[in-house]
Amino acid sequence: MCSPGLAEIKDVVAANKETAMTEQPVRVRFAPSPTGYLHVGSARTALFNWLYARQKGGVFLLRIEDTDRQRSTKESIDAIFDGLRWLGLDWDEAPRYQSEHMETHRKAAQTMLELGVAYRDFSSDDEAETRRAADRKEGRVYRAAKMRALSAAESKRRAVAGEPFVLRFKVPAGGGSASFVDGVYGPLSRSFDEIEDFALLRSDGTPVYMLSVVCDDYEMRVTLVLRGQDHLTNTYKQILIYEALGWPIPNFAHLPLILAPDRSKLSKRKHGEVVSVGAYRDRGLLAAAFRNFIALLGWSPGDDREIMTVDELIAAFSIGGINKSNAVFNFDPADPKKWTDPKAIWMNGHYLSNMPLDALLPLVKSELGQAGLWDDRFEREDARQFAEIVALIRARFYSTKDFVTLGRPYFTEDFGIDPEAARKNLGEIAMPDLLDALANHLETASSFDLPTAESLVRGVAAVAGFKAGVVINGARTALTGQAVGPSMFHLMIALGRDRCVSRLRRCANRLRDERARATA
RNA sequence: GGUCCCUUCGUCUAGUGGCCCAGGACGCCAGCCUCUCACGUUGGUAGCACGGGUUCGACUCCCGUAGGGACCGCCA
Repeated sequence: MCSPGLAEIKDVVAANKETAMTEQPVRVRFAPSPTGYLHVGSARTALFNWLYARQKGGVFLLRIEDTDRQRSTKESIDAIFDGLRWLGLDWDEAPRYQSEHMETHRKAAQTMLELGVAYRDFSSDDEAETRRAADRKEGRVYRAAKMRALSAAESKRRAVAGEPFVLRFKVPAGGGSASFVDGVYGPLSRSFDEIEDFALLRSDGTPVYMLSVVCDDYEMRVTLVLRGQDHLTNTYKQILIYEALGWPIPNFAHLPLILAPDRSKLSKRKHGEVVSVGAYRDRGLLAAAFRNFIALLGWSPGDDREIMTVDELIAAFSIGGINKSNAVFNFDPADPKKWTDPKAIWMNGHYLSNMPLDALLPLVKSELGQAGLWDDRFEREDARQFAEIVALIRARFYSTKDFVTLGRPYFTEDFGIDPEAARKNLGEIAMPDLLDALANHLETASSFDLPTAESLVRGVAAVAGFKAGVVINGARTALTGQAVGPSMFHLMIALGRDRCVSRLRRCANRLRDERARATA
């Protein structure tokens, strides 16, 4: 039960150094800490890791950094899983929960203490605070000189006596630097003098993030750490730990950040739902479109392609194609049409209009279901008509929510008439008669197809002495309650003869009623 | 404050010394199409942060300035 001797540890360290990192299969990880939602920046990090793994035939791992117990609720963790699943980012092994490995991390710290690369800092909070302030003022980095100088025996004696301490990494003194080659930023190095003696273990003995990441990445045999640029300066400290323990150092590549229009880091606190992946799902964005959009934030395939399938993204992805500068997420909270980046909205509309209809229908079904507009006939006897309607209206929609808002009249008889549309298109005094006439002709026509519909409408207009547009626009509003929409003749065919006739008559009667009431 | 990183149209970006008086996309504007609104299409608007070098030649290399960002926690 005794801890291994120093010589033994050194042997292990030396042996570890022999293990080359190169020829191994690619293993990358996404390591979010649960915050209650999946941040778009995190989503992008996950996506890039996933793309890399899939392209290299490697493994994409998930690690939940749940050592902050308060925030790590089940809901919080599920939000991450849900977001990833929605985006189609599947992981290859069971997720690793950081909190379950604290004991291992603590042992690594213990090893560093025994190797003499870590020391116990018995400074009180106040002392440390004062010291840190002074250091900063003089441009020095935190280094508890007195504590560093404590003899091993003295240090141990005080620890055994129960004096609280935080275990710190003993950053090498007397020159030298930590360096690595970043996949995105190139060769980077930092003088040891600029690296503070960071904490490894808290005074309650629990491991600090900096230690846990290294231990977990080591144990998960991660070959490339691809993460946000906010971790760039942490990398030096982590490398120090790898080296101290003699662990093989993975490759690193850091992603530029995603900023808000005010150039600050995107945060839910400051910027609201626009940072949360869940909001995109809830607002009717398509996962494929959103994925495509965030792939282009800070990365480009190197050519002019923008609309890319997942397979194309996988094939085209490269660390070299990642940009160095931060990307600005261009949205305007004051403008509902720009609740998120307009390009994302545009791209979603593009996907909506161009994706295979069969792939869209289930999504529309789901939307209609949630809105209480779904009718089982839509996938039975009326399936064909349903598909035609969706195909007809999707061209002018930007989100799947549009199917239940703007699209409502296409799926139910229970829809209102937009007052503005009525004012614009139904004001003509003869309108009730025109609509009735059209209804009558439609009802008795020997056939019902596109040319027939068009000639009937134009015929009614001509006979009554109106321009065709008057009847066309009036009928559109009568049929859908809206002033805008698809080609009126296509609309009639999609709706079907019976519904056209009844809606036209219903509208005509309503107009007469309104006028009667107005004059009474 | 210290250290480090970044800087091409409003935004996302291509560009790795001559192919660039800078290309694509979104947005915006206009024409076309047209029964409305979209879509589509055609065209337009708009950018190499600034100043010095290096070079026959600089968006591309170097140095400075300015601006932005990250980190500097017993948070992750």
